[in-house]
Amino acid sequence: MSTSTQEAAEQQDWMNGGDEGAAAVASPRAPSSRYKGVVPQPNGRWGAQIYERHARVWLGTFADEAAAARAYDVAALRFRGRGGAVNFPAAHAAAAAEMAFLAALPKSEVVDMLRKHTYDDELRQALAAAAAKDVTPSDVGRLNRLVVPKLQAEKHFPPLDETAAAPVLLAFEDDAGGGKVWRFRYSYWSSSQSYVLTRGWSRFVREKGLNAGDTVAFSQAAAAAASGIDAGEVGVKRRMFIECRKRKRKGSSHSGVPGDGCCPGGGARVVRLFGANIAAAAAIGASCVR
DNA sequence: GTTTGTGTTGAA
DNA sequence: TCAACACAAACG
Repeated sequence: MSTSTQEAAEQQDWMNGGDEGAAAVASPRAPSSRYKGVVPQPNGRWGAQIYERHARVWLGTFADEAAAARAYDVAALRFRGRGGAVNFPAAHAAAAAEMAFLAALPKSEVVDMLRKHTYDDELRQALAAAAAKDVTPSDVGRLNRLVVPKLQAEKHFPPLDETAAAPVLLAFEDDAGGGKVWRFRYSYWSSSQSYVLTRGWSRFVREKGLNAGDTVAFSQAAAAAASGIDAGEVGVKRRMFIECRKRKRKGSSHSGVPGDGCCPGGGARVVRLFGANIAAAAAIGASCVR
């Protein structure tokens, strides 16, 4: 996950203020943490804990105070959902994908990962890119289609049954867009022997201000029971993500993209989508099960 | 010997 | 629900 600038700033803040605090009036006392759910340990490390039903749930110890605070945040998200107070709100505000990842895991599993310090890795892996493409001018042009590189499509996308008549629709939830759902048609064009996303694609391009040279990355989270996003259609639910990174541009700082506030300063703007694939036809669903 | 994290208490 | 504190269990 990318570290938000705010979080970075806060880390910097506590680092500076931590032990060089002007007077520091020789307070030999272990300083209580400024973070929720974080408690000092005798050896200078930091413990994280959260309470549920009158009972404390220990989340492990950490060298960094902020790391402990993040552990608490993760637990809070899993235990209490978005409503719960958190140490770094900005870092989690738009993380619908992370929420889905968490929701698919038992609490005990999440706690275990926090205590073993493996949560970040697990999350990263769950969201790891499975396929990526630098979009071409035609991908963002008037053709209303994105060509998905064949190898990537065959490896990471649901198999397409050419004999099926019904179209395959992929539904995605916009990770940064407040739960907005995008739908694309996914099909194979035998004339060009290409896998393509069609219906809905141009709208996405428009609203995201996607330009040629930007990167679209697809990823897939470990499948889980998933009560989540699913339009009640048949078919195997795969948890997939798509992510766009704006290509860095030299010189002109903005591309004149209207509407959705591209990143200031030209850094990578990340748009991550979460979604469950939805096969509109039972036939497709069956082939997915294979 | 060191670190973890539980027992426990009192405040919010 | 929460953090402070003490200290025994767990660890290496």
